[in-house]
Amino acid sequence: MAAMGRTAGKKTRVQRSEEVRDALFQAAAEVVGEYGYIDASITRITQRANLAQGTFYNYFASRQEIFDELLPVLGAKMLAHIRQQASGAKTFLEKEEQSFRAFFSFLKRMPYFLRILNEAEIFAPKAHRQHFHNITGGYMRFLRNARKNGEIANLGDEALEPLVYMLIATRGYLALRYTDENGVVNLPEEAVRMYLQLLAKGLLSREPPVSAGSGPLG
Amino acid sequence: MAAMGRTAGKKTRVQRSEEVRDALFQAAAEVVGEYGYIDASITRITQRANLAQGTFYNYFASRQEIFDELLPVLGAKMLAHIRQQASGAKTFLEKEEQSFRAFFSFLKRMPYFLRILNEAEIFAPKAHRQHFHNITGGYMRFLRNARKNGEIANLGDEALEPLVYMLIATRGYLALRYTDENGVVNLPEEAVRMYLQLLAKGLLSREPPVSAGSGPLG
DNA sequence: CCAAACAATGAATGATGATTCATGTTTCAG
DNA sequence: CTGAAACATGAATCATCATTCATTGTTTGG
Repeated sequence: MAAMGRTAGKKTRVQRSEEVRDALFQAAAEVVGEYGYIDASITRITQRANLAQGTFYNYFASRQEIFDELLPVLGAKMLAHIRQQASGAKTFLEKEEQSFRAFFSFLKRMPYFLRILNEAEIFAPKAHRQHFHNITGGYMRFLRNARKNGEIANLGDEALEPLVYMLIATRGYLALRYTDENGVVNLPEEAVRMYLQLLAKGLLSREPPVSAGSGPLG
Repeated sequence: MAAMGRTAGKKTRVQRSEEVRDALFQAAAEVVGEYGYIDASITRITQRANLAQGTFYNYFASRQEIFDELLPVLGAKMLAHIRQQASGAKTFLEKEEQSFRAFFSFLKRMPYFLRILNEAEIFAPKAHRQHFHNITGGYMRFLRNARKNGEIANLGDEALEPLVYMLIATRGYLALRYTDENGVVNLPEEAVRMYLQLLAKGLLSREPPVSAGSGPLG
């Protein structure tokens, strides 16, 4: 093992630092997902990360600080996942369906996300507002686009906004209702159909579409 | 003021007891509505009720106990209000609209209810599950009835369930979004219209209705 | 190889707030 | 009227963590 400096087995200090920080972040996400923010104590988080209590404060100024970081980081992953999954769809309804399904497939991957998201409204309100703003913004663009293309009824923005709220509320709530005690989502196909039917009959215009744009949240 | 025994000015012990208990309950509701369960300390609650800390424990075994009582009691009031308001409606859509509006008019009366309801999912989960069960149960009956009368599309129960979740989610979420920082709801008429349009186009059948039943939650 | 600099550790600190309790007061049955 | 039971009170207790800190170990640039 000749002169390896720092290229091989050993890790540089900053690499290790990043790893430790990530470990703390991941541990926090899991612990919050399992026990909720209230019972996500520093003790639990550091134990799960195999670190001492004090180490936490080498990476985060306070417990609240890591709480505030959870949703932004994981929310961005969620958006990326949804965009990716829905990228192939052409029509409004296809995009909507694929985004809808992607939300639930994301929850399968990250079972702890739903609780983090829901409780953030109370325990990380600023982060929650920001996340919500991102989501609704993307959705509004998507709907305006579909409207422009004549794919959906020609509603004013004042009507689009509550609609967006309804659709987002629906996702979150269905996820909650169809998640079992172990945190596993299992959305029945009937629920997807019902959702799409409501949209199709309630929103779709009969005019021929003009062109395709991006998906919701896209 | 001759021989009044206990009929006039003075109050009997049990009367006083009830009053004190009610004062604590009311104070707790207000404090939770204003500050949330987390910051609803015994100190705050008893101060608002003009009582000493210790008095609290003459009426409730623990802080959690009063938390667990909040939603059942207020939830029952909400249901009563909604039923009362929607009692005059005849058709499915009328009932739905009046119940929908009644939910929001209830929030105007009891601004603290929304926060109690929402946070209960975290801080009084059992009570929240029970409340939710009441609500969905009533709603399901309402929809089955409308289906039986041919007022809405002939959907199976497996489709009705997610639909109920969607409608309930919608109410809660819209309330949240259209409540200002002072806790005052202000639902734009556009939102009501959008909600009803989605139902009307998405659900209503074109068959003639057969007869009328009870409203949602009724 | 060496001395800063940096990081890990877990015991000690400190604040908070629910709950208990000893004491004084009020009610009421007999 | 009277003593026991019920109630009110708020100071004291107690448990629970987040956060700090003194110590020890590790990395790094020279």
